[in-house]
Amino acid sequence: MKDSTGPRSVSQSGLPLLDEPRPERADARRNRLKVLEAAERLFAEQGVKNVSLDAIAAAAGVGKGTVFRRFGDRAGLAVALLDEREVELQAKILSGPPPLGPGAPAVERVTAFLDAYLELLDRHVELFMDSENASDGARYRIGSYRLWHRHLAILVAEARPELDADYTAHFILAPLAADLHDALRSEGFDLARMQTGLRASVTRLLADQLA
Amino acid sequence: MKDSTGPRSVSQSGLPLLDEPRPERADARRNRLKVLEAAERLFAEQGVKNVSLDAIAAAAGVGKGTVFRRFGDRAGLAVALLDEREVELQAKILSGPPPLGPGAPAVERVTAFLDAYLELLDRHVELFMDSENASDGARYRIGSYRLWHRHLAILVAEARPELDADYTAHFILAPLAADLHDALRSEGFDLARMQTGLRASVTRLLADQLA
DNA sequence: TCATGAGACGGACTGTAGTCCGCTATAGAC
DNA sequence: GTCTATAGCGGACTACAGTCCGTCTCATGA
Repeated sequence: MKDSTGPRSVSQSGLPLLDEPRPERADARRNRLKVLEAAERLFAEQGVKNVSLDAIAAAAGVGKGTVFRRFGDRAGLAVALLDEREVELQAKILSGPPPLGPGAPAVERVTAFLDAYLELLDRHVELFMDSENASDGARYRIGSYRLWHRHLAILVAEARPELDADYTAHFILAPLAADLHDALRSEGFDLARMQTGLRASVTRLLADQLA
Repeated sequence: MKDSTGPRSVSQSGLPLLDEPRPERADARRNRLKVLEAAERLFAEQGVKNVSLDAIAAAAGVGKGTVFRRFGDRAGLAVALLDEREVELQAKILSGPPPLGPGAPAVERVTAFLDAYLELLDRHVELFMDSENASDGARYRIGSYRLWHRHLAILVAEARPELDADYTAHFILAPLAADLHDALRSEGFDLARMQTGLRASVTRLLADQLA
């Protein structure tokens, strides 16, 4: 496991917040890594929703309070575990090759993002569910959501300036909710069908030409 | 309060399931109404999320077990309280005047539904959040969600047969998640802006002519 | 090396959702 | 009216998330 999540943890955006007031203390770092490792292991062994934070604390050999101070709540821990993968996608968007990265037409960048995100989501649904559902509205407060939102809002404004870009970005993110993905899977939808359906809808929404 | 939710409760669709095996027992009915009344009162007085089921059971003068057997879980209780209002909307859709009811072009029926739903949602966000968030995927299992989905799927198939109607109906319902509505409100969006934004997007998605 | 205080530690504690099961009330048969 | 099978009742119980605060550790500077 990479040591991705910095001190005081909240840098979920992958953008390093400069001037962190104080470097992370050695014991804090040690414990953070122990917890992350224990969580990853237990989640893999028993399934995310079957593992309590008590169990993780015990397996990590730290107190419960430590887990909570570090990660805030269940969602925070899930976010920390997802961080590494999300940061990768964020990097590709910000400076990777088109169509995900800059250079391609807006509509193509949007659909490339949606494809990639759905794939990520599909691989880690359980973790995403934890990260989005823990407390009310958790999903929309997470740093990465804000980042995806900003990215989409810019592209929407470019492709269809007559739309309310800010709202429309939320609109496009809505079908990426982990809950929905999970429900659709258990209704028999597979990843490819969701990708196709989403691409078709969003293309109609943003493209110049109608199908 | 109307005595809307029948015995064994699960008829959230408003469509009376015929041949209920046995009529509701008198004590059961008495308690069901007591719980519903207590819940409505406490929710109004203290806000939905500040009221525990313990408190409701106590206020209703019944045991906790009674509340749970009747309603299953927190979501079930919320659904029961919403049922009455949702049934109204369902009736208007099934047999009311156009554009909500039959007779109007598909696209207009869809946007009329979205407008009406958003208004309902806006009036009862807290209750909707409870009903959608309690257990994983609760939202998608509720009878009314299935009804809205079926309704939209039919209209989508009519307006844009080349789309995957089943998926697209889920896509259109996604931005109606109570969580999102709440998050947008606390970000400063008002109901009108959401209605306008949603109408614009869905119209583009389904209409023949581009804007 | 040691003193010191900021900050981390950990586990007991609280509050809530949801389960379980021995007991009770009810409805229907006679 | 009485009997009885059945559905419903209720509260003690479990498990988990999240809080609190007295104690201990580390980093720093003298």
